[in-house]
Amino acid sequence: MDNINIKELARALGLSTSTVSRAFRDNSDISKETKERILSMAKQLNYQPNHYASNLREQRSKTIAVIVPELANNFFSQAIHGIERVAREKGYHILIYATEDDFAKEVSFIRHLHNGRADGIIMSVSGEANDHTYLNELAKKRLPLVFFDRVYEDIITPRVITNDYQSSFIAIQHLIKQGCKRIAYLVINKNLSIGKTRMQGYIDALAKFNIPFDEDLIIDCTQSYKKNHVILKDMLKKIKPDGVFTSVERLAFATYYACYELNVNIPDQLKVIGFSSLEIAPLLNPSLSTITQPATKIGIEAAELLFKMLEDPLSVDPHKRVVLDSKLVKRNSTGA
Amino acid sequence: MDNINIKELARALGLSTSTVSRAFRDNSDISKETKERILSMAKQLNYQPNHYASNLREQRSKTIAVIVPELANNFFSQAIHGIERVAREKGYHILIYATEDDFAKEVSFIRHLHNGRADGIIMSVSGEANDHTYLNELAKKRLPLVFFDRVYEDIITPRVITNDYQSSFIAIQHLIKQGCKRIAYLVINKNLSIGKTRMQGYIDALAKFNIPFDEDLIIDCTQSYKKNHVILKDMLKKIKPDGVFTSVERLAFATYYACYELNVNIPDQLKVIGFSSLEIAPLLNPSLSTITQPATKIGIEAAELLFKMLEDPLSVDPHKRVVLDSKLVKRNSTGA
DNA sequence: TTGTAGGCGTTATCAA
DNA sequence: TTGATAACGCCTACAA
Repeated sequence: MDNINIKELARALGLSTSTVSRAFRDNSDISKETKERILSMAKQLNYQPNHYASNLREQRSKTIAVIVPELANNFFSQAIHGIERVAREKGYHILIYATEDDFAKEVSFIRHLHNGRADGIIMSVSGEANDHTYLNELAKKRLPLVFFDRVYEDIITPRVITNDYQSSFIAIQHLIKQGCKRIAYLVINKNLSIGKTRMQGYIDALAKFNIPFDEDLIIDCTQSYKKNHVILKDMLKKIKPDGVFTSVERLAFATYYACYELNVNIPDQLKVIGFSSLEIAPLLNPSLSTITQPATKIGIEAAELLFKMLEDPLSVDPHKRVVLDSKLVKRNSTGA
Repeated sequence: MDNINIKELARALGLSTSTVSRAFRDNSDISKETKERILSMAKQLNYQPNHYASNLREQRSKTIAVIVPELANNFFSQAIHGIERVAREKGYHILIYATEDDFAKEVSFIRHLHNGRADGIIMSVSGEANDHTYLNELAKKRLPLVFFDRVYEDIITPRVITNDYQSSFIAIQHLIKQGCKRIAYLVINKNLSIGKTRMQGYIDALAKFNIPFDEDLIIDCTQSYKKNHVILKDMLKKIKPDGVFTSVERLAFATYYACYELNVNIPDQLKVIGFSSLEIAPLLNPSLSTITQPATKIGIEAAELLFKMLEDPLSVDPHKRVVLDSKLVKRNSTGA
């Protein structure tokens, strides 16, 4: 009764293992009668085909790996949710890996995946300022890879991103129209492509309104909550911006905390807007103006792209870029 | 160069597959010299042992499955984060399944896992009002199971929970001390054990202060955001409570939205407190008083319990209950 | 210390 | 339509 396998099932029915195996595959020839007999007995004994044996035999795992920088982040948990939905529909399972923004972990995860553990990978990257050639080995193993949101520009593989440049441009334009003249740009790592793209929108929007670009207003933050808190309080006191544009959600929260502590009024003294997928942005004090990315949609699109590659690798151009639109939502933090 | 296996690696080195295999296992006898030669060649050829072949041979997957009701929820993403950390340390991978509070999906996931796909399961359940005997089959397959947070009382298996009764009691006591006399209890499904336990704390706290229990103040909400919005607005208008205690995070948000719409001032006209793992509760308008569960810690404890069972099934009493303390954090929504 | 051989559970090929 | 058999890649007795 313990671990029933195809052999025992066959014996219980007085059939061979190959016949039993056929009952679970649609294409093979088998009489309806025996098939039903097998399936009913399988149900009765609660037989489940061993996944690892099938995988070994069929050389695929019906599993996709999802690698993200962090899990406790609305954007990524929503994206994973989207991926999970598509995967389940296709009968695939998903493995989750969180790099905690550690490039070494990313490399280690990817290396692990070379062993046939997953049939494909969906990843939002962590280590922009490094050598990414280790990813090229994946192609050799025919392990399809799809990037989403945070990508490596020097690796050619399909990707799902949002219109970061335009979104930033529009956000900054909004701040300027609300009267801001000294807008700080808060970024975790300004060398990351996603940070750069978003910064370019910032720069160009300033230019459009003839506001000079000031290097001091680019604030490079860290992974550490505590350090950021110091950096931001320092910024508020010394740089005295009248607007803040944050490239990631948690920097907006950090700005709020700093303002609370220094009694800086949002939006009167400082207007704040940021990229964020937070569903309760309207409940913040003040409600937070956001550039909202369609996180779940991004996950769904990335998964669908990956499945297309799995079905036919040639059907997807490696240069494929799916660009989804983010949405500017004006709320009280920008005095709207 | 494509998919290198142990055989090719052996040939490249002029060795047998068994010798090569030994190089990757610590215990076996092998000369240091050959071992190093093998490992360096393995690195050079980027050899990774095929996971499925090993699993098939060793009859275990070095993978644990995590089943949760939802992913887009701070509590669960933090818990998963904790599980992931422990699993990675142990060299395990984690498979994620989201039931979306659908009992049928839960059953289907569990059934899938009978096939050796995972060595153990960590689950927060979705289908209280159903037959749970399907879970008993897991024991037969020697698939250890650990519950966390949302559990089935009728299934005997180790669990990690929080002191829900006390937390509710203290929360209600806090509301009463802040002057509340008509406290509504918002619950998703009052028949769920977790809802019941939390409600008992509510009832007993009322009793302690000689406040009569009023059935009308128990508000049974739904999974649907829209329906809840209607229910809550209705409640505010008709039942007119002066305090609200929510058993899950999102009902607190829903209460805020309803109050905003009806211009009910929190905390002057209505005090609100709820179970929530939201890290930015201080940033809400008004800042939200919470009963904060140690989500990450819960995940870590659950994972450690599971690994103990994997190492020695007899070392863990099936009746084991790890009870962690939640923390009452008083903020402005209760006028503190 | 190293090699040989058999089997983990499944599926595909071939023969009956 | 069904059965025997080999193979997927790895690990481990056992033999050398």
